[in-house]
Amino acid sequence: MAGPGGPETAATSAAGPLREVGLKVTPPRVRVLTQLQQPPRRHWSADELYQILADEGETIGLATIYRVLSQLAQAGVVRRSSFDATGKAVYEIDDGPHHDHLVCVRCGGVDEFVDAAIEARQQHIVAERGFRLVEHRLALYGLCSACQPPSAG
Amino acid sequence: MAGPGGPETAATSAAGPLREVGLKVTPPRVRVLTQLQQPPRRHWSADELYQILADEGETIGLATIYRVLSQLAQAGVVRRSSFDATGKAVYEIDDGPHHDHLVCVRCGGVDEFVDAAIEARQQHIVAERGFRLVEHRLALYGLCSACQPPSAG
DNA sequence: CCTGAGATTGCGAACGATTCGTATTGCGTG
DNA sequence: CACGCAATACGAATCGTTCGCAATCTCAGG
Repeated sequence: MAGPGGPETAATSAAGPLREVGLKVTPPRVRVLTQLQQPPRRHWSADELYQILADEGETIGLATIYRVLSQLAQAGVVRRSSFDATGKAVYEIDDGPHHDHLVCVRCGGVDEFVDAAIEARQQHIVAERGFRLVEHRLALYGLCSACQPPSAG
Repeated sequence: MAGPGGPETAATSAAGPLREVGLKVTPPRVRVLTQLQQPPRRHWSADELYQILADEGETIGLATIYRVLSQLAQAGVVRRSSFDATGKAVYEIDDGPHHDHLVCVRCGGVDEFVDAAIEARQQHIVAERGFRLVEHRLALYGLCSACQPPSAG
């Protein structure tokens, strides 16, 4: 059931998506994508990926990471966001439905949510103005439950 | 009705808000704020402000513009946004109620809207998760009515 | 399996936006 | 009107990201 010819490894599960979007299967692309697929799924900055992949022994250029992420984003395999606080962009695997973000301004943690009502209102708003929606970006910034000051008496 | 003591000029209308938030009334601050108040109210990048204010004859440093904008943002007088496409931040006067943005990905135009239903859903979402909302940022990206291709027939 | 053409990589330099450091200048008080 | 501290202008520095180019690799074809 794992497909013809052999077992499915982390690397081959990265090769599939690459071929599907018409990108050659090269080591940097496989390594970046594999890292992004690795649970727990989270947001990675280019620099974090650079650090962690460099530690694996094989060399990889930071510029290459940016190039690969850019191509994957273009192909719809990953999603790029920029939670403004740090000034750096972060990337995550983009499968499943669209979701928005909840960012803790203190610990930097990022949570996700999906809200049909908000999506619907957005459609309504753009329709009202003859706007054609391409994408949207909603981020809620605040303090996550762990970072809130204990309730004062 | 213009207040005691004299006529209200563009400059004095900038001085008021500055004093109110505890900032000294200095030429750079007055000039930046005056420019932002000037109709038509729009979004300005630090660089645009630098260009336009430099043309007025008086010198002004770009670093000063950044500092002033930063202080005004901190004080709640202006609002900073970063419609990711260009990578540069833009600023606008922040009076009146909160609003979100509608950005045209083709012409770069920015429109604004307020939607009570979306704000309410956001409150609901954060409440559900024990999150304390500090601010939010919602931008809808697409094609404005002027930039849409004529409907193919 | 070997070969060639064109895509891809790694490296360091270049880039643009923003911030920092510092001597100088200006605002606002007494 | 004089003084003290804050604010300014200027250029250098920083940070994330992109560019230019020679070397390397992927994959189609034989």
